[in-house]
Order: sequence, then structure tokens, then C-alpha cells
Amino acid sequence: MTVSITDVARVAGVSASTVSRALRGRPGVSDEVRAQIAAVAGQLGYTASRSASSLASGRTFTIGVVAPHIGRWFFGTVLDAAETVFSAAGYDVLLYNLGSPEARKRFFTRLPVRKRVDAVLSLLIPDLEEEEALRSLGVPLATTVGGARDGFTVVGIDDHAGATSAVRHLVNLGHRRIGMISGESEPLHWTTPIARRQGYLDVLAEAGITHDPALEADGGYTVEGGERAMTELLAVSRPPTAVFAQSDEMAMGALRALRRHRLRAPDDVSVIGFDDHELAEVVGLTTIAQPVPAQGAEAARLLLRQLDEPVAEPAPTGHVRMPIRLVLRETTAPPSPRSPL
Amino acid sequence: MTVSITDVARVAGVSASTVSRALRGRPGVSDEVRAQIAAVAGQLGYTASRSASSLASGRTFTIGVVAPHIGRWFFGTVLDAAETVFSAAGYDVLLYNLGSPEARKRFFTRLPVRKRVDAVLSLLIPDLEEEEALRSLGVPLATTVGGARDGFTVVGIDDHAGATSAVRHLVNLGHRRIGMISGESEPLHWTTPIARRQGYLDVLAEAGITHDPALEADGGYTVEGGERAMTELLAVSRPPTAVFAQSDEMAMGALRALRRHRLRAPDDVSVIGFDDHELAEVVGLTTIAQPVPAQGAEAARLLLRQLDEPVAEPAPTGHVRMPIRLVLRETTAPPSPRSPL
DNA sequence: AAACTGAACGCAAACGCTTGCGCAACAGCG
DNA sequence: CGCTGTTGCGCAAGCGTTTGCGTTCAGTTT
Repeated sequence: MTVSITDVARVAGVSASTVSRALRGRPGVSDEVRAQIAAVAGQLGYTASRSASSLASGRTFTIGVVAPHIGRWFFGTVLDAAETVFSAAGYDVLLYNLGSPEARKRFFTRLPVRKRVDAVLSLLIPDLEEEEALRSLGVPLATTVGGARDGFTVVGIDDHAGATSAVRHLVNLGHRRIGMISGESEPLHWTTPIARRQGYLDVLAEAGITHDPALEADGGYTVEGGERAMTELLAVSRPPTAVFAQSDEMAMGALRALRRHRLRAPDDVSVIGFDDHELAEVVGLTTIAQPVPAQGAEAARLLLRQLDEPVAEPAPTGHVRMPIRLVLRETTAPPSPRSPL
Repeated sequence: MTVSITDVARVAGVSASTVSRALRGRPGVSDEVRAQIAAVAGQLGYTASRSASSLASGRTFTIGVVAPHIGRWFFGTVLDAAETVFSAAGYDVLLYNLGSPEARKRFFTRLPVRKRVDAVLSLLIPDLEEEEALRSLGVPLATTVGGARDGFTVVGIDDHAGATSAVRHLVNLGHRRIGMISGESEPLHWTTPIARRQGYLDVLAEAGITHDPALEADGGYTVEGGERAMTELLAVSRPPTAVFAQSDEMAMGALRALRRHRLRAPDDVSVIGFDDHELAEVVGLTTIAQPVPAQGAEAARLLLRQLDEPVAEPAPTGHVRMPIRLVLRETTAPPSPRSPL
């Protein structure tokens, strides 16, 4: 039913090995025979069985991508870009969506990518045990989140610098009571919230503003969480006049909370986000932009490069930092003395 | 280096075939031996090579998912839900992101899923040729977009009914000049825009409103397109007092255009979307909600069911329709006589 | 003209599993 | 006590490739 390499060989009047060599551009086949074989293969609609070829060669031409919540904008966008690069290079991608704890545990114990992929791109931060499991795969590893890790090529941004310029922007506008919506409840080893928070603290310090813990609220990196967090911040005795949300999704939740309270941004409180979400422009959100698709693409490219290298390399793990920039839109302004707050 | 089935067999003191049967729960192995083997396998960290086992068995335990733009909310969300179902059932997913024409052509000519997947979930509408290519794979097929197609299990919504209730809502509010932002420039065979447009036309007719072609604009199903389309609509001699956007993304673009023109929704023009995008609530967009994750999950489940069936079935292609509902938020209201329009 | 090249190709052995079949061993039956 | 069934397991033949090695043969060398 499905045509195999021997069928092609028979029709072309050569051996299977020659067909294999011819189709993969390996030397040892004359140009005419090669052309002949290509013609026959095309005509018969032959495609080599990946199972068989990877069994025989050890190469799978497949990349494993593991991510939490592909549904979320950030991960979906990174995945989109990475997949594009991989498939253009002839690699397929095996996707693992590890949103739930069960899925995550299942993945790391059974490790279904073992012997199935040539490399792994991780969009989540593995804990130590998980990290070890990934390393045990013996393939190149890359990630677009978190800080540098042994054996991982990481492509990311300077979270601290991003947070710094966000908060500094608020300070420059004249704000003194600046709140932050963070994501402390995220899994361990997730350094982003920590770095962004530190940026926030550092700017406060440099501006001589004493840090008020009541002005920090947890938004869990979701829209709803951001809304809840903003609501909390509005409930403190002296609410902030500006808020730095560690992600645009949380910032949008914050905007929603403001609307619910009949307050307006930036008239009553300024809001700045982080990420430059696809829809940030739609809601006019001022934010720190990071090149999300570029990060995915770059990570993919670096991974592919490692695969092309003459092996035996001592795992050329690198750390590339992508540029960030402040995008001014309509949710930040100087504090208004007329605000009801 | 990596442990194979024979290693396990040797350690457990049995043959490889017994290990294979034991680990996969096949009959013909006594309980004690089975337990023994399981123990050894666990201890050795053995995982069967997927390549080898699918080569031998023909089963791949992998599902191919092809989608345009996984980065877009709708597809990302469907994918997320579907992947969750698949992986819970022990299947892996091979992802193909066919955003660009080149990627798409490459996929359908080389058909990298051939002999590599047990089923395919398509989130894009194949043209006739592509459809034939998919069918030639000889595996169960499903889709969450478009109308019924031979050999496909389709899970979707009633686009016509959704559009109908959207436009009827506007009519009930008292609007007579109702514009539409559609997506005509999308690829052929994409029935959604057609069905939604028909719903629009039908309601106009039933309300005795004569259809004005100048009130239709193409938004290409993107935010920017929606913004452009709204701008066009505002430029006609007598602009609409309400607009039905065929997707929330376009509706958000429309809102953005309104803001740019110093107009407000719903004060100056009402806007209703379609999909109930994750962020629709954030911007207060009235819309037609469809259960996106549920569609992905359901399609995945139906596909798995076909795989479990005793084969030889005459391709039990079904067509399930998920419920939709009107979600009232803050972008629709009766037409205002005081509007500058 | 004999010996020596490569280049082009075929042979056959993996790769690590699955599975039909055969063969013991043992149970239950008349 | 022989006979027929079961049950539990091993044998070995694939599955469709890739690849090291061997062979053939035309084209150089001496």
C-alpha cells in the first residue's frame, strides 16, 4: 500500500542503498542515476519512513518543545516563531503542553521525548530534578525563559533592566506611590518575577522612595489575577497613583479593575505593563516591549546550529540578550491632583 | 548507553518479547513476571524507543496537528486544549504551523506526517488538493473549522446562527445602519466568513433594512485589518451607527480606530464581536461567545475514539455543533441621537 | 600489458522493537 | 492414564531504513 524504498529501488533498477544515498544527497551516486531515482521517487510519491530512518540512523529530525500553557500569548508566540524556523530547516516539532501538574509530572517521569528528538526547546523553567531529566536526554537544550543554566542555551531579555526603565518612567512622571503587580505564586526557579521585582525596588531606592509592602500584590501572571491584585491595591488606605504590572496580561486585568471602580487610566492611576502583548496597543497600554517572536526564532536557530556542529563540542551553551524598549502609549501620565484617590 | 529492551530482558532473566508484552499490558505474561519486569524497567529507566516500536507495530501514538498561526488566540487555545486531551491519552503531538504559503506548500507536498501519525487534527481549511493529500494518509481526520467535509470529523459552531444573533441584537437596540467587518481575503474554502456574512444579510432582510454594500469592509481577521476596516466605514458618507465584526480581534481593531477618531463605543457607535476572545472582557466587548477550548478538546476526543474503534469502520465522520451565546458587555447600546455621526 | 586507482554501486548487517507461531508444562476431563 | 485445552514464555521473522565494507569496472599509471 504505502511505497517503500525497495519499491523505488526495484522500479529504478538499483539497490535500496543507492536510493537512500541518492535521495539524501550522499556521495557515491552518479548524477544520472541520482536524477533517475529522484524521478521515480517523485512519481511514486515516496517519502521515507521517519520511524525507520531514525531507528537506523539515530537522527530523528525532530525537536521537542515543552511549554506551559501554549494558549497564553507569550508562549504561543514563541512557539509559533520557533516552529517556523524548525520546519524551514526540515525539522518537525513534538509539542508538550505542560500546563497541569499532572501533565508535567507525566512528562518528566516517562520522558516521552527520549530517543525521539534531536534537541529540546523548553519554554518553562524546570526544577532541579526536571533539569537533570532533560540533561539525561543527551541532546542540545535551549530555553527562552529564566536565567542562565548549565547546559542550556538561553535566549532572553534583561528583566531587571526592563523593570527598571518601567518604574523609572513612572518616577519621572512624578509618581511617588508606585504599586506593583507581580507573580509570586508562579513555580519555583522562575527567575523573571524576582528580577523584575528587584528592578522595581532598585528604582524606588534610587529615587529615595521608601518601599511600602502594601503596594505589592500578586497577580499570578493572568488577567483575572491582575484584576484581583489591582482591586487589592485600590483598597489600601493610600492607594498608589501608578502601578507597574509585571506582564501586560496583568496590566489589562488592572485596567479592567479600574473600570469596575469607575476610575480611569491614566487620569486616576497610571498603569504600565511588560511584554508588549499583541493587544497592548489596542487598549493603549504603555509597556516595556520585548521581541517575543524574535526570541523564539533565535533560540531555534541556536539549537539548529548546535545540531549542525561536528558534535563532540562541549555543549556550547550561550546566553543571548534581546533588546527591550519602553513603549509610550496612553495609560501613563503625571499624577493628577484632582484624582478622587 | 541508552538502555534497550534486551538489556531489561537480560537483567530480568526473560526474553525481549516477554518484556515487550509485559510492559504494554499484553496477555501471556504471569503477574509475578510482569511485576518483576516492571521493577527492572523502572530501575533501569527504560523507555521503549518510539521509532522502533512504531516501525514494528505500525502504530505511532502520535497525532499530527496542523494549524495556521498558532500564535493567534483562537488556534493557540484550540491547540492547547487538544494537546491536553491527547497527551492524557498517551499520544504525542506533532505540530505543523502553516502560517506562510511556503510552509504550507512544503507540508502538503512532502507530507512529513506520512507514516508518522495515527490521526490528524486540522485547524485550517484545506483546499481540494490538500484535502486529498490528507485523505491519502489513510488515518482519521478531524477539524474544528469550516463546514462538513467528507472523511472529516468536524467540531464547530453554527456560524450563521451566531452572526444572526449578533446582528439581531443590534437591530433590537434600534440600529438601522449596521456595518460589518468581515474577512473576505482569507483563503478559499474557508466557510466561516461566508456563513457569518449570510447571517448578517438575513437579519437585515428580516428587519426590512436594505443592505448597503458600502457598510461592509474587509478586516482580514486581524486587529490591524479591523482597524483599517473601521476607518473605512467611518469615512463613508453616512457611517453606520453599529458594527458587527466577524471576530473579536477585528472588533478590537475597530475600537482602536474609534479611539483614534475621538469616538466612543457605544456612545457614538456600537460594536459587537465574535468569539469571546480571552481579552474581550478586558475591553468590555459585547460578543458572541463560542467554547473554544471545548471545541479543541472535543475534536481530540472524537479522534481518539476513532483510533480505539475496531478499525474497519467506514470512517465515522460526524459533525458536532457546540453552543454559542450572546455576551452582553459595554460596547453596544441604542443609537444615540446626539452622536456627531 | 599488468598493476593500481577511484567512483559507483550492491550486500548484508544492524537499529530496537512487535508478533505469529511453536513448544513446554500443567490443569482438567472422561 | 492418555487427551485435549490453557497458560506462559521463547524463537525468529519481520518493520523500512542507513551504512560499513566489498565488488566491479572504467580509467589511469608504470
